[in-house]
Amino acid sequence: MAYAVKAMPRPKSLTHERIAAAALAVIDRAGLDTLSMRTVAQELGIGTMSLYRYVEDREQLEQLVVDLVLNDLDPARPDGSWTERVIVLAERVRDAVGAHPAVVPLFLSHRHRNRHVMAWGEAVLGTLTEAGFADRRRVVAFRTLISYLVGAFSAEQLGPLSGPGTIVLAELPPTPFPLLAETARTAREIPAAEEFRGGLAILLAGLAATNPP
Amino acid sequence: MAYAVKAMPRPKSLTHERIAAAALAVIDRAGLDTLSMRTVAQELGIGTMSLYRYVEDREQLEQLVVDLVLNDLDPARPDGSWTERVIVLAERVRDAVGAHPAVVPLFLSHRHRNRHVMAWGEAVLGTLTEAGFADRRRVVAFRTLISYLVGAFSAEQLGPLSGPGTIVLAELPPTPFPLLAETARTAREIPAAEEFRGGLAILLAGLAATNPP
DNA sequence: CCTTGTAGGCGTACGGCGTACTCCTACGAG
DNA sequence: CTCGTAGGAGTACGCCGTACGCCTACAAGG
Repeated sequence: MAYAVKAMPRPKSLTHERIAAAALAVIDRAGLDTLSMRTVAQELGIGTMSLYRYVEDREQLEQLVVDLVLNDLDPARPDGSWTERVIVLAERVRDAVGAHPAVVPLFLSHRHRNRHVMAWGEAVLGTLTEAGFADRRRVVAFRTLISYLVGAFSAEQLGPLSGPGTIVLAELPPTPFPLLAETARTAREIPAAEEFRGGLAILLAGLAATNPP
Repeated sequence: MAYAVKAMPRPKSLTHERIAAAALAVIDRAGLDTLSMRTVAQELGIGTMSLYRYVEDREQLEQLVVDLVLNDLDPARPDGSWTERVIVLAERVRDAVGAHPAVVPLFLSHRHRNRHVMAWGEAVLGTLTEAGFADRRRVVAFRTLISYLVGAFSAEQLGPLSGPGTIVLAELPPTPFPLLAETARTAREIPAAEEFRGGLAILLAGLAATNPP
């Protein structure tokens, strides 16, 4: 204890949280592709290599950003029917991630080994269990939900119907793909949140339909 | 015509297809993160900058790879009930992409403006239309399917239950997340193809349940 | 108060990347 | 045979992540 103090000639001047906040500031200001060890160090007013006193590598820096964003994930247990609870849980993730859209790619690759996400997953599995899902059927139900969420997030980020790709598809001529063209046009009128809820409703209807009594 | 020939002092020695094949060879041999203009040029036996005679930039090179992989997407119209047809169409994409798992990230970001994917989407939309889906409900149904597919592909690629992340999760202790631990263990026994079909079945059950008569 | 060991901070440098620019040259057309 | 064109290649620039080594501010022990 006294030894630990003795072995600290100069106290640390930065915390992981402060570093993550700086990285998030860079991302929110100039986009994910401007994130680099150099830009974050500059944001903190320190030399590039000084960052490595606090962070193993870029990988860990990204993890810190994801952790920070997911701090806003509401951990309270929702109530209502099991389907209502799954909906609430799903929308909480969407809300947390949606607050910083540019970090979606980081979220997708770093979401594992984040304790908030794990607690969230445990809550989802608990809800499914109470609904009567078990064993393989529960695994498939859970993983299907995750797949939908992951796909919905990346679609909102860089999908063909929202984001830069939308413009291309929404203006394509009726031939040779009339349904695709019409779909792209109609899709522009649907708010992302509504579409997300719609897909979730379909999925939950499917889960309910395949749920044994 | 004669002018076009006149204006070609040296004939092109490479085709887009040959370039894409070289890039795919690099990816399949050493992984996606070894793909670079330099490695592809080396694979072709030409100088790095010579590649730019055939390709606008790295972006287009990646597009060519995706195009090549998706050439194996079966274009035939499937038959059976509408749910059976959607299943066949979904598994065709999975088969085409699954033949080169390392290109999944490229597929996710370059799938738009690929004509095979567009034709595939038109076929899916046609099937949904015949099943009675129209307007906004058809858009949501379509997009939900896409989201599930995209999510399933990336999950299979770098998900927590398959790939390197699996090991971490599958060996986590029962506390404090017992359901998560059990799910990870069970998930390892389920073949990816079976899980994919299971999720698809859930989704289609949901679509059928929400489909108006 | 002064010495001393430790750890924070930083500058340099290396090997990678994508690609702009410029030069050389092989070749088909006349 | 000449000539214009376009293919091919080398060099170089500004990025990136990060290994390495130096300098120095500081808290503890005397």
